[in-house]
Amino acid sequence: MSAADHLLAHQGIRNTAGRLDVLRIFIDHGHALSQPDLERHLGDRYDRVTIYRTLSLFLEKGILHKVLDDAGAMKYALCPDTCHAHAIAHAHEHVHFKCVRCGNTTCIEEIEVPVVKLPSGYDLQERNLLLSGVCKDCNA
Amino acid sequence: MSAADHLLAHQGIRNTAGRLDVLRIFIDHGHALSQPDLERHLGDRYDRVTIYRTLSLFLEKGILHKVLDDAGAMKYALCPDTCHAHAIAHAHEHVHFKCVRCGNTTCIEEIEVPVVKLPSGYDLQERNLLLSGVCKDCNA
DNA sequence: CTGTGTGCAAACACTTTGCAGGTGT
DNA sequence: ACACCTGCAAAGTGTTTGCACACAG
Repeated sequence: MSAADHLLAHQGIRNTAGRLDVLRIFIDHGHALSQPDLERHLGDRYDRVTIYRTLSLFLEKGILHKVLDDAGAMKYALCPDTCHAHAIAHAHEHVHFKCVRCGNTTCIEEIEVPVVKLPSGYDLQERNLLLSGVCKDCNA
Repeated sequence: MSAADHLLAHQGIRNTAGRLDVLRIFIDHGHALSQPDLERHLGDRYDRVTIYRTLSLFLEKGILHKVLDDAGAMKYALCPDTCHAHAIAHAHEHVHFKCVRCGNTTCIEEIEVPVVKLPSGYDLQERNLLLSGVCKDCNA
């Protein structure tokens, strides 16, 4: 039983070919992907709608989290292991880096979102830091 | 000559009714707006496309900056005065706060985006901090 | 007058919903 | 067997492009 199968079983999610394929693509790629990205990788093996539904399910189950992007489509990324423990807030403490050259957005696990102090009256729930520039790979 | 007229003239932008109206809406509202938001405020006085083109122009001229949002449409907000000086990088050092109750996103000028240190190999260009929770107005 | 803005029509891209039939457990 | 997943069709929403006419400077 692969890591992907196990992850699904562990969340009480039915094991189907499409879900495994989507999950594997996220595992193989280290960066955030949109539904159109997945469709490109999967060819026409699955319907567009199925991929959307799979993404929603994974989001709900805490397997993926939303990644902000300044261009068109919503992106998603795998939650690192450290996230699974606190599934409710897990999406929110990542630092993301968007490369202006290759366009990929990756989670930077080496650094944490700095603590900020809001003016009084605000009630803080999530923090999301998006950095951009040129990534390690494109600089090499 | 109003503040809005002046702002346009100062950027060498032709003064048209549509541009003034869009600019005034941004001035009146203190929060980020999407094209559909503007269309709602303007009724059908202007074509959808004109609004899009106006937004692009203002973005290019440094009058507006993009605001990330985790739901569908791209939002834009006025750059505060402190931005105009360094037009190239101006979009990037804002802290934004999205209220989960009213849905509005505002620039928080009281605090700055914390300095972060990236792992080596990365070249940092922009920093974008998006906070969410309940805003001052909704807490009142 | 001339370069630029605007409206209209159309296309494109992303996402959601409803329903009938197929599949995992 | 039953609940749930999938594909298909269609529609909804956000955004872009091309072209002809109108307007600001």
